[in-house]
Amino acid sequence: MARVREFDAEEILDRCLTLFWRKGYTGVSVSDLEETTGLGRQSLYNAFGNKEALFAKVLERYDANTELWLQPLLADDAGLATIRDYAAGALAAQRRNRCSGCLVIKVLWDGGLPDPELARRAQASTKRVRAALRHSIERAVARGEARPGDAERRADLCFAALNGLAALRRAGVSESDALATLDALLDPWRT
Amino acid sequence: MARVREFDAEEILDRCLTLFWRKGYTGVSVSDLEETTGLGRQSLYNAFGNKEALFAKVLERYDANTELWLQPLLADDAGLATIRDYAAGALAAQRRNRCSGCLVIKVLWDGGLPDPELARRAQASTKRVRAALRHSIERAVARGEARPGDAERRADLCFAALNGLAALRRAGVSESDALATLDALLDPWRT
DNA sequence: CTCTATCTTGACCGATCGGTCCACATGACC
DNA sequence: GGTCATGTGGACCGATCGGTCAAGATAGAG
Repeated sequence: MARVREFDAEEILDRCLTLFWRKGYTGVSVSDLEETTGLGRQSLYNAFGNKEALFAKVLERYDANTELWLQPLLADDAGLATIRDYAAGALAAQRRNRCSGCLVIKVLWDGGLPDPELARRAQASTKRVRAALRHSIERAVARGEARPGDAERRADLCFAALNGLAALRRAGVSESDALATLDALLDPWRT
Repeated sequence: MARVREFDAEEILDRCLTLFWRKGYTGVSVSDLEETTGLGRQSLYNAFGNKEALFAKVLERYDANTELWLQPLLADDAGLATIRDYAAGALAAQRRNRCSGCLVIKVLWDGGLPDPELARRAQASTKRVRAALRHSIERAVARGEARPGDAERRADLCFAALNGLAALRRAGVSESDALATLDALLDPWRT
């Protein structure tokens, strides 16, 4: 019936994702979003509602991406090496996007989320990561790659360390040193 | 010569410290500072200069506090238990102040610091913590409490895990579970 | 006491925030 | 080709940002 939209919503969301990842929810202004997307303000509001709704879409997309990254950890042949690969991939992606740490943890930390439902979804997202780490550890133990031990505690420790690697990076530690630091966690578990 | 100041600068800085710790540098407005200190705007500007200079003073104070917290880690009888106590104290302080994680890491993550010199000082602050952790680990090894191993890597891993504990807390994990997670790191090092 | 340097209060500044309104461009449908 | 719902661009909104200015209040020096 009417004029057709001139941009690809998926690509726009990707650009916004990178920006939110880098600067957090409150750290990104609508003007910033206009600039990185090349869209006018009204186009953004027509397509996504408002800043909060746009961020909700972005969070959905981030979750979907995470789900993909998590796949190897959920496979039957997952193990400690899979966890290391996951960490290496995450560090590399953060370098590429010039951001550090997990978007979800960052917005949880900032606490600037307007909708408590978004915060709830963010918490659920971290639970999935921890569960995937746990699965990999359990598989490693079952296969005899790792010593027996409390898999849930180890998974949470992995999660903490992974997020801490981002803190190390911000503190000035190189990417390869950060990865070696994670090895210091995983190696003692090996049989 | 003239009218005397009606407030205690140290106490004001403490209040500001708590607020910045909870919400970060950019997350705190000058109006927020007026509210929590009970001071007028001009009084704040007379006493501290501007928001950035005030934050620099706050950061100094935070560093001094950290130095105190670090003392046990730098003692000769320091060891893995000292690290655990340090973590327990940090988690408790964060609960008391209703904030999570390290102020320095948070402002480094936000990246909103106007002065690069402040960012440099923040990085230096993290280095002191990592050095103190390293000293405790080295003492633990020397005393035979812990197995030999690369102390610097272990210290950085400790640092990462400690910061990760804050991420766990935000993800909904209880304080005691977070502490138990740290035990999962330290226990395997014990002889 | 007066003088005067400082503290305090509240109004005010331009810039930016997220969000809205409106005029105009566009293109699928009849 | 005319119609009209939708997309686009730019001006504009009140609120808030960090910061400043100009008075009034206050107390030590003389």
